Amino acid sequence: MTRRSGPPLHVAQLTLPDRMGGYAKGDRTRRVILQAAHDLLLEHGYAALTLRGVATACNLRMGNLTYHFPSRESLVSALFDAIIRGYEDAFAEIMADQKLPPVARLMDVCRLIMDDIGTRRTTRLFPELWALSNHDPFVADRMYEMYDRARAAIVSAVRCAYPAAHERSVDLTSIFITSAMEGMSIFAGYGKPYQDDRAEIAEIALDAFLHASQAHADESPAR
Amino acid sequence: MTRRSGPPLHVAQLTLPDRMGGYAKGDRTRRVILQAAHDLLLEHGYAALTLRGVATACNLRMGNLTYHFPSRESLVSALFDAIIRGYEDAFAEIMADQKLPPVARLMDVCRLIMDDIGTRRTTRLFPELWALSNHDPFVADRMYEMYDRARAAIVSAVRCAYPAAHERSVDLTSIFITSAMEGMSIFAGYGKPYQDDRAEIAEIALDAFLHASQAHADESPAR
Amino acid sequence: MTRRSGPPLHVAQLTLPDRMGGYAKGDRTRRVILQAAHDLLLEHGYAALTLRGVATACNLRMGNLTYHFPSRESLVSALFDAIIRGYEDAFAEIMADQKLPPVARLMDVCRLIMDDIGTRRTTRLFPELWALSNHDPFVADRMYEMYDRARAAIVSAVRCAYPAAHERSVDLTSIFITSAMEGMSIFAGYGKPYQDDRAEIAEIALDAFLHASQAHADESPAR
Amino acid sequence: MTRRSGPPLHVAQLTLPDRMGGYAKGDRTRRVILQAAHDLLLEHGYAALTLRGVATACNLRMGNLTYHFPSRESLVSALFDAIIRGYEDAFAEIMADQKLPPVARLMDVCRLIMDDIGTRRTTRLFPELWALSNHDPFVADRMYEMYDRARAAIVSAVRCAYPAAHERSVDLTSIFITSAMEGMSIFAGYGKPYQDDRAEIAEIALDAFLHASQAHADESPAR
DNA sequence: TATGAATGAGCATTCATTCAT
DNA sequence: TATGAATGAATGCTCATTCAT
Repeated sequence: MTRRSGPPLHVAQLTLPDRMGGYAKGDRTRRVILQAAHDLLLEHGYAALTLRGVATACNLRMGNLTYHFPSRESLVSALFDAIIRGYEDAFAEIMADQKLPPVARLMDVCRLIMDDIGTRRTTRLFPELWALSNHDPFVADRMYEMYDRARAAIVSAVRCAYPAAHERSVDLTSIFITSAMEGMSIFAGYGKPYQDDRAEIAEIALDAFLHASQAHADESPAR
Repeated sequence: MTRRSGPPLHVAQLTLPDRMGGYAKGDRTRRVILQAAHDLLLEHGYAALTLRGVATACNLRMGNLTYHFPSRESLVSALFDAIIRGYEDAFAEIMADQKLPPVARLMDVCRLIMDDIGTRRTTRLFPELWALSNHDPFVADRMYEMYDRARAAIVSAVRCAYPAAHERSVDLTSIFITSAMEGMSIFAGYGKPYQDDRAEIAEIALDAFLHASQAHADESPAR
Repeated sequence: MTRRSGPPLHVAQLTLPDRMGGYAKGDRTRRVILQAAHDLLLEHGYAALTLRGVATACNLRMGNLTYHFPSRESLVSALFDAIIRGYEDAFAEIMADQKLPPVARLMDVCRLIMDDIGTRRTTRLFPELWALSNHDPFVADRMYEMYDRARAAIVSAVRCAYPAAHERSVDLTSIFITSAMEGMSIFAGYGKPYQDDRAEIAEIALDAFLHASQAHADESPAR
Repeated sequence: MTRRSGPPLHVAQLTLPDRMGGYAKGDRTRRVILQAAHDLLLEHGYAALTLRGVATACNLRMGNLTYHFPSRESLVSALFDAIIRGYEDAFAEIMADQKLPPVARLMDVCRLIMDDIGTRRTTRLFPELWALSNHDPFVADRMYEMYDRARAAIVSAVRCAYPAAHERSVDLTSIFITSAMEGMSIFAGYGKPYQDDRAEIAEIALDAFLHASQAHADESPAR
């Protein structure tokens, strides 16, 4: 039995906005800076994401860094934008592949996500986002926007599989499924206590997700 | 239909270690300091947890603060200890109540936890712990120790309900259940987009948890 | 050939003023404090001579320390007083021994001093005094008072040996001799590059000192 | 009778390492900072050598100061390096002047040194170095390195004057001579009790030094 | 574009001191 | 006598930012 059929979530690279007419050198420098910031965030957390640290990491002088990103905030928001856009792009790719039957598609999407959760990058990055989103509305907005898009794949698959289900039920079920998967990164993510059991836990989760999806399949419009 | 039967998780207060022979005044001051630090962490995140901020918040001079906590680290670790101890104590209390049949007990425990997750305190506190635990082994150790104790209640209930289940299956299922609940705080926690749907999502989750618990109930010792 | 005939300079112990009617316990505590301060000064220098350090070193609370010495200055000045008094007492002892012929006595005194200079205590203590005396007139006064008393032994011996010498000549010669000996602690003191050659260097010095003492022995009152 | 024939020891200025490619403005600022640190050390001792004090003294903001010297240690070590290098350069200059007969050269070098010892700068600076070198191996290393170079001039002159003397004898004699001169700064240095008699004491010392140098002039290779 | 220089705010920490108990 | 508690000043340092070159 093949675990998954689709392509992997590919979010390893930072996605930068195309800057029409931009100068090649400056763009490259900006990319280098964002990558260094990204690595720093991953490795040592948001608190260690200082301009100095970034400058040192990519062997640039601070003056130059502030030339490209006039303020810390501009760098951070560019970074988060690039990160989140990367995940969004990855999900957009998945959505396109609709050849599979709905249930298989649901399982496929969830497997993709849970695989990604085992990734060093995702395991490290998202808790930072969650923590920040608690205090920074801007981060929160952007993050939930991304989650909505990611969840769209799940909602779509569930709706296709069980057309009779209430919209609200499907929505809440998709929240449950998404929550459950995201929560896994805490215990079975990269370097976490149950990282070696991630595949097995994922199968338990998948089974529970299918059960939850079916639960309201034929429900009457009561409530 | 009553949702829950047991007492609520009571973790609102900071639990301080008994300090034999300690003077009352100093103890009170230390409590005030920790509470202020706690509130600051909740309100503005770990980055805002500065000694100055704490001192200002509780109207104490910094000199006095460093008298009671000689270093920032000592304050932070005392704070985290108090926080985590609080949760541990709360779970210890739940464990004691074993009058209910196992399945009801499992549901009860999960409902308690999911209720707690809707709490401002828990919603704000845990993402900080998750983020920190990615970079600070000390926080990680303490946090997973706490999760192990919390999970013990779930493991125990599942095992009682389905004695034939493999130990490993039960363990992984409890990880799934715990992950799923923790993940809920991101989407349905206090102030989160689906906070008003938390109860409903919790019921979906509960159903899925029971399904997952039963799944391996009668498994043969294969594998 | 015996190097020296007299008793060694005995300045190892801190000499405290007798406190008539003082309470035994408090005196003991004061002694302990001063000893700790003394050791700290020796080991880590004047900059490390903090009340905190002293309190820690003798396992006392700071409150108690400031009870006995209300200010840092009072502790420091008590310490320096005890130290300097110790050296003065030691020299007073030497002076008493006047059975030897003057030249031998001069050599004896110088040998005693140069031996003492090889001591860890003296090697470490005096540079601190010299440095402090540059900026602290109080230390300077007390230190030169001590040096005057110490030099008295040399002056007396030289005068006995060469009664015809001018007072001024003898005085300046004694300054030269004292300077030369004190300077030895920098190069041949305890732990210094030439510490193992101290005895030999001392003999060279002694020879030079005798030469210097004789030089103006029969001078005419010119000048 | 001329006391000395050579040029004076010229160590009044701080010698900074050439910084290739350095910008002029930064170099000037660094020089100003070091000079202020130097003056502060002279005037109030090592304990008063604080970054704030230096910043205030040269009317710079502390931020700028830590831009040029990222840590206190870097400033202090740069300062000591400049100081010691200054003395080394001064001695290197003296060494070059070898037109005089050896004995005159020895006297000349010693006079230069003893003149320098009467200087405010040297009188104040060296006791600080002696005290620090007792607790700071780095300062000790650098200081004795300097003394070795300074002593080389004396050793060379003595050896030229008395070629038959043992190497070791010459070495120890030079240590005695150096010690004696250095010790003079305590009693006859700038602002010291016998500062007005420094020239006379220096003559006494010179006479003794010549005597000491001759003492082992014709020794047989015994030992 | 990129670097050097300068600034000001904020940080944790150390310290001597004062006071109540 | 001795300890606990509290205060205020000072220290070294990090940081984001601004500006001149």
